[in-house]
Amino acid sequence: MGNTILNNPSSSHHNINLTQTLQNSFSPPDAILLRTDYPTQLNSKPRHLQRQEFFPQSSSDTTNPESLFHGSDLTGLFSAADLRNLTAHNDNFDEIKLMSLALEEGFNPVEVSQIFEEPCSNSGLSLNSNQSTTSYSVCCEDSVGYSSGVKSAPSHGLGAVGGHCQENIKHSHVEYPADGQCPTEATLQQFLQNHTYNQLPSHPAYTLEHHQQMWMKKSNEVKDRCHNSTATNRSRDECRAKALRIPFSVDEIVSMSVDSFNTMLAKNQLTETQVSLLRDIRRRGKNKVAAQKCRKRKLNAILNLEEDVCNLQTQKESLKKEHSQCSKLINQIKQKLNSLYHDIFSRLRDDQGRPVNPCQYVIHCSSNGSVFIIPKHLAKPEQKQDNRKEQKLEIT
DNA sequence: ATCCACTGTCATTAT
DNA sequence: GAATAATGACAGTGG
Repeated sequence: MGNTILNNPSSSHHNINLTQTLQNSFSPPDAILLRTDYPTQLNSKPRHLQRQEFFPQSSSDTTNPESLFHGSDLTGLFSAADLRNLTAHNDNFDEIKLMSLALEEGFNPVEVSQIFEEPCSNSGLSLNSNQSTTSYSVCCEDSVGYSSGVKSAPSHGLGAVGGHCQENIKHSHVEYPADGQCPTEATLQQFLQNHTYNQLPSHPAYTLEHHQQMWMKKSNEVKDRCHNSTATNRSRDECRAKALRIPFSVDEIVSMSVDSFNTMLAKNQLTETQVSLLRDIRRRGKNKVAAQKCRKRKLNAILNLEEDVCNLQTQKESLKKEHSQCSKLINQIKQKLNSLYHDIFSRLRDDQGRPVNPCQYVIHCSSNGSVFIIPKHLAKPEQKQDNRKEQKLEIT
């Protein structure tokens, strides 16, 4: 890799003061991004990630490159050659420290770090507090890093999801966070892989402040993209999986059977962090599907109920119509009966041949089919006794 | 600027 | 009692 400053004595820039060079090329936001962990929740709910500041407070730490990256196992990011080169130039770390101190005067690290404490920085790891010894260089989901004592990435296929680090080695110039790439990863890779610090804009107007502004602008853009919950939730988990070099796609993680999943966990010698992330991804994926099913069911239930309401309303209208028709029919029958009644009484005559008064008599139909004309005052008690079997015909 | 539908996520409950 | 599914509630997003 092109450690042009440290390794290439033939470089025309090898005499450039490292501090100055880095000051020009490696902006404070870049530096602060090397913090090893950030809150992971989208909604900024408290998580159990331990924070670690990148820049050690103790000056003694600065002489030790490993302690410089205290808490972060960056071996997954550094090539062996990088590490050798870095450790071979311990002296330069003093300069780096001085640089960092100098840079801290020019900007507000807290302000910059807050960018990554916002949802974009959500790594999606829901870690238990007892995992607090694990530190992460997971920044804005996509940046990489290994935890506690992981000196090398698992060799058995890990990196199937990630594996883009090597590609970025090709970058030989300072880049701001690019599309689809979270800023921390980009800047970390700049720091780790791009050592052409001297190839910076030499334009006088290119100041550190300008660099910072550009970076902030870009990082905010990336943050916005990362923040898009609906469009990028899937890719968010993919980013996380990438970051931890999990060799399975999100779809695979979610869709595989319980047995397959457990077998996969057992066989792949995954770190606690990876297992945790895998379980989280699977849980989220399953729950997402469950939520979709649930909503579909609820929607169907609502539609069915609406259909029921519609059907019942139709049935009600039908019954009302039927009731109306029956009422009309009853009225017609009553009218017919009434006219029949009057007709009968108009034809009836008593013993003296006089017409029978319908107000004093009623037509009584007994259960055996006999029809009598009886006085009203006699008919009523009898009818009360036997009103089920016999019908009284009375003029209304 | 506001509303609303949609979606993912978490916490809780049900199975 | 653990594992999983179902569901309510919430927040973010886009139309």
